[in-house]
Amino acid sequence: MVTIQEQIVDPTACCTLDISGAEQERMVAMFKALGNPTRFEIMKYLVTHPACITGDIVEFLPIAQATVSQHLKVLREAGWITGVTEGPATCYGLHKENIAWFKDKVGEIF
Amino acid sequence: MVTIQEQIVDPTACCTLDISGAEQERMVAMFKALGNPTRFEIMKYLVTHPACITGDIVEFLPIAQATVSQHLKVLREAGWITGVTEGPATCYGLHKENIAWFKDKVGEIF
DNA sequence: TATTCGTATCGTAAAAATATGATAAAGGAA
DNA sequence: TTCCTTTATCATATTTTTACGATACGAATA
Repeated sequence: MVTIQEQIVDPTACCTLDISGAEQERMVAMFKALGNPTRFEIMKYLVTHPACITGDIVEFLPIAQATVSQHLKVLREAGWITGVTEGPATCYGLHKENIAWFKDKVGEIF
Repeated sequence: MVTIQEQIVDPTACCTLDISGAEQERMVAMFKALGNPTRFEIMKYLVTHPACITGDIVEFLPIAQATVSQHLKVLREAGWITGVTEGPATCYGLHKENIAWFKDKVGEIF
């Protein structure tokens, strides 16, 4: 019996991209956020500097504080990083669960 | 002996993001290209419709032909797809080698 | 309370992305 | 050759992104 759920899949295809709806939107948003050189650098910085504050990243990058803050917001909203208020500062770190989800999904659909 | 190549790596870190230079640029470009809902849909379409032409994708998507052509150009320049002239048309397909590279790299660095 | 520190947000300007209709160019058919 | 088909590119408008200085706000300090 053929149901609406079935799909004809090319056995020679190099990937399935079997994702849709909210998961696809989440995926696209994560792709978009990391598709920027500065934000990729911020992610790399967080690997070697876990639990750092905004000022550390501002020192590291050659751009204005306001711009760094904006990039951090984009990364946080896409789920790549976490930001926790610690007194007057904000402590940033990699969002392990979401990163693991992304890695797993890429492994699944590509 | 400590050399310039050595890096202090946090063993609890969830990823290494150990990539740089041209490979990092290539990675960011691929992220950027797929960080768009329409282009992601085009990629999904190509999975189920290997070796299709521009007109097929134009029929499938609710956007103008010129816009589809631009999106195809972005995907091609980022390395996600191939485009081969076949008579008056252009035959598009997934770029298997580059997709495999992307998948492998994501598995390595995340 | 007044001040300083750290950072997010506001207002704005410039650059890039997205979208469209019109056009051009190239291949095949009449 | 002339016409039709197909698609890329052009010119352009709109939206979004990126960047900055200025400002506001909360937390800690004097």
